[in-house]
Amino acid sequence: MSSAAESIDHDPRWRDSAWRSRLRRRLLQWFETNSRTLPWRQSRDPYRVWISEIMLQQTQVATVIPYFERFTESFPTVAELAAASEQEVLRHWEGLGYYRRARQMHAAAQKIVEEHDGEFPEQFADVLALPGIGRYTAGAILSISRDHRLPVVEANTLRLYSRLIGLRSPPTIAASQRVLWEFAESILPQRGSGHLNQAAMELGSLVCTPRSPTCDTCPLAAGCVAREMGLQESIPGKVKKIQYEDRREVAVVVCDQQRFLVRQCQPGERWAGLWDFPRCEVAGDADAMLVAADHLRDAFGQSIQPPQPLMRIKHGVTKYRIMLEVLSAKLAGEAQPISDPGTRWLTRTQIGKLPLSTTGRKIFKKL
DNA sequence: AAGTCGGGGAC
DNA sequence: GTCCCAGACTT
Repeated sequence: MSSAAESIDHDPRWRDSAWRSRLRRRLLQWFETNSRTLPWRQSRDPYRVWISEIMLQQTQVATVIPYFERFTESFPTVAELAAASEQEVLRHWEGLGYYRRARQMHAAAQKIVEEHDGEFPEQFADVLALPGIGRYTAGAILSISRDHRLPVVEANTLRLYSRLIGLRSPPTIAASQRVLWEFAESILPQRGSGHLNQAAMELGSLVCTPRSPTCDTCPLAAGCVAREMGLQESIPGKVKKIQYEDRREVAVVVCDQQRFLVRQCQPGERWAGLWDFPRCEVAGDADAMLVAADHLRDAFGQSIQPPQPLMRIKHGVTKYRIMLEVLSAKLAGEAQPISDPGTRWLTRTQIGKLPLSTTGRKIFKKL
């Protein structure tokens, strides 16, 4: 078809419809006996499929399961999600990461109530127009819940399909993407696309794994180009290695009587919408205690007594490897009025109910 | 096309 | 330790 597709380094045998029919039949047959029982497969309610797809973005199945159960229990319908507060939604998302997903899903629920009468939209363009939903997620939701004939390319199918067609070009470049989406669409049946999409993802997840794929047990091994060429370990090409950056931060638990100073992370900041203890970066080998005291005076106008070490937490946020020094300190004198919006003096009970960053929650548990 | 956004599972 | 995960969105 397109000359761009021709210039990409892959085997064109998949353009033969008999080849694709064979693949389809073997894949579906394998799925019959190998599909996992997952909570979001209990029903085809588009709302529940939607929640599962958002939670599963860049997040493993085992991690999502308990979150999905709690979330759907608390917010059984679009209307109930839309009516909830963002804080309530974030509280259910706490620990899952990529919190923008939760904020956007909440906003999308309100949009569905306003513009679609509370019914999850049926048109691809309308679904794609919801915040937090891109081409993959829109295709997944509509194919699974409404049996629309829409392809999906995500981590599992990208790997599976790249190997099947022997795609040696980097999968990230535009021409590779075009071939992958075209292939994904070409193997869909007239009916049951959602089933086939899930089967492909399941095979990619359980058999066609990133390292040491178990080709011996793969129903598609016979027609797999990568397998034929012995390239199953090197296709798809490696993603660019992340350059981690070491970083020191300090957090302070400031106590005044029975209350603690906490702050809601603002839009544009890391963990926007979540609450955390006052925290800042510690440059170079500076003294964390001095940095902490300065930060509290400059940012919040509070004077503290000499801080004591409480705990150390090592954690990562995207490219940063953070060594967090957690200190505790009593207030020196009276609590001062706080100009910084989003910062409050709250009791232990009040803090416990807030959506906290994961490190914030770990600190809270030590109080 | 590259950077940002989290946290944990698996090896 | 490293790699990876049912991506979307911004720059």
